Amino acid sequence: MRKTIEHVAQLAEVSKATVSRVLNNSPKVTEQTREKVMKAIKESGYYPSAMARRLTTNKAETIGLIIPSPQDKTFGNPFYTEILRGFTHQAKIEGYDLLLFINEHQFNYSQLFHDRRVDGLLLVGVNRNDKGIIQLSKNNFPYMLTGKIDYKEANYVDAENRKGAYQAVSYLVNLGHKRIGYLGGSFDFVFNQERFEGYLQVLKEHNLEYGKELTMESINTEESGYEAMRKLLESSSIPTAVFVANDLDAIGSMKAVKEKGLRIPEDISLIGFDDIQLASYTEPTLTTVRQPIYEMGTTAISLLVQLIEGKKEVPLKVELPTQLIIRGSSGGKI
Amino acid sequence: MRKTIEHVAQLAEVSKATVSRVLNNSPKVTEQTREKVMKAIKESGYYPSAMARRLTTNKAETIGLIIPSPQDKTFGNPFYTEILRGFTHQAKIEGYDLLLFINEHQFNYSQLFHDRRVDGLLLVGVNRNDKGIIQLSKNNFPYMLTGKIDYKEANYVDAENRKGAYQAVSYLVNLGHKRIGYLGGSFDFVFNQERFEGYLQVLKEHNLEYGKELTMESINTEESGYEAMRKLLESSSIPTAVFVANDLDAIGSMKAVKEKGLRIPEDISLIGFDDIQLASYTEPTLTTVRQPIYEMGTTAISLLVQLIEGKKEVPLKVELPTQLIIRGSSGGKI
DNA sequence: CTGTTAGCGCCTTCAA
DNA sequence: TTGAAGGCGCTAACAG
Repeated sequence: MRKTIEHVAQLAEVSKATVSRVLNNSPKVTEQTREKVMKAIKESGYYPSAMARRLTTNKAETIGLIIPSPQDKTFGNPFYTEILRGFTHQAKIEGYDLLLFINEHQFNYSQLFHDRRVDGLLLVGVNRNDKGIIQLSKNNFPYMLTGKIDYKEANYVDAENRKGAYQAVSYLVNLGHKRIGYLGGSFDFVFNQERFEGYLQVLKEHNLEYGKELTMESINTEESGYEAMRKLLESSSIPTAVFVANDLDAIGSMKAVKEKGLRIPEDISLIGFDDIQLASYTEPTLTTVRQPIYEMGTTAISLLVQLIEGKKEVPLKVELPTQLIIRGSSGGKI
Repeated sequence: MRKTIEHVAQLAEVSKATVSRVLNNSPKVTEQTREKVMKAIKESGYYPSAMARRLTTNKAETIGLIIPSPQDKTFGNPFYTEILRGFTHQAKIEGYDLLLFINEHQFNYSQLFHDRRVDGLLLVGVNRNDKGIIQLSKNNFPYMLTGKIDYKEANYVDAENRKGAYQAVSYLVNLGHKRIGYLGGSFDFVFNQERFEGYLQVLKEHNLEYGKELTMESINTEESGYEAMRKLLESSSIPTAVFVANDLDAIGSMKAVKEKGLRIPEDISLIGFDDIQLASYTEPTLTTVRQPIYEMGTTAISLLVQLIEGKKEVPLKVELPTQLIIRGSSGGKI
């Protein structure tokens, strides 16, 4: 038979209420009785039942994690594994479980709240025009996105994408580059658009050339980065530097550049975005804009918990600073 | 205020017990009262409280999913995203939630059972000499592994790795190949060893040469496959076919072969293992041994649930058949 | 076939 | 500071 709070109470010769107080670190317990109870807990091998606690407190102590269907390549991306580490780490600290859901087609987020299985939702890789989020907001369900979407009232944690891109491209300009290309992901995600806008802003401020010939789309995989860069290099006058808006594409790009017989950074400078682990191991190492991915994960959880516990008000929008990491793939234009 | 079963009972003019019976599809309810109750449920917008149900039935309706720390590259592997799809799909069908845990260093699996947060554990990518599993078995906690380990009493779902490798290499032999190389992952995982053994068995049965010069280790990434194949091709007499024990390494290998100026399959035949999506998109397409990854996922959940509900006895060992998928990377030795 | 009753194990007033 | 009692929302006997 399973031990209950009753057994501990008897063993310690106190009431159930007192045991409960000890369990929940209530201040109004004598140090003496606390020790007595703790001893009884140890001896009996008692663990409080999560379900009973959850029923009485009307809290699920649980966050639903919604990830995009892995059919999209997205989930294999190092970004997701890293932010996941942040999620699990912080969730444990905050005392919340993480429930895993795959965001299949036509998935109705709200239903998860109805039977109180989750206190809040953490949504990863949501499409920018997802309508489900609006319902969450309207119903006042606590939720948090990792990444901005079009809906203005949405809660999210993101990186300062525009600023990061601006900084990276400014750095290239300061190195003397005049013809700077852009290679990045689909505008289906806001962060891609913002990075592009940051890039564009620098070029405009410096009256540098921009346009279709300098721009190429890819999908955040080494393969696609390779292909996109190949196309970019077919141009009659190729750029002397390219800002690649994510590291996987950048790493794929490197291969294409080398294959073409061009040197990095002597002939072409390359800057990525993300600072995934791999970026330190390429040849040459990749200059990139670091997003604090792990911190975005912990921050998202921590803010969501505050939302759940009523300590913050919606809308909750947070952008974490990026940092330019200068490595070997970028250099001056002679 | 939140609706309870009481409200529905009053609305439908029946007792709580009857509502409960309808909710749980009990056969002993008149079709008439069932409809009456269903109507009341609809009207009231009632959803039963998961926590209350779980407390009464003493079931968490929850499976703990333990994944290796993503610091290992493993989690970025398509294998994991695919098996995850199987997990979530089947868990939903069986009515279980999936709780996500990262297998950090020194993680004590058993503790998750103590407070009854999970009914069982699903462990992915467990090291072959993990001692924690023995504790689970000894304590009679329901659990399931994806992949065999050294502990003989362990429950697991795996693919027929040895047989799959045997079949692949036999096929190469039948094509006329006499010098067949092996490239694969660390024996830290049993499946790698089994695949190697399947390979070796064929060579021995046909009195073909084998040994260090024909064997190379890698770590299941394109990068490492590329590097490993480069080394293999430095040999004075290179193989005419190589069995690469996983697709990512195989795809990396292809690049190395092409770079060396050799043709696939004219100069070297290549066979992979896994049949990840990418295998259909390489140039040439990759002949490979398909593991039923998705089915391994659904099977693991379904067996675990049967273990939880006492419908199966331990030890529970299941190996799912593989299938040789012949594509463009393999051909006859002239 | 339906209703009544008694918990599941915990937390939380309210008294003492 | 501690204890007694009630209730969270549901299911599971047991009657009827």
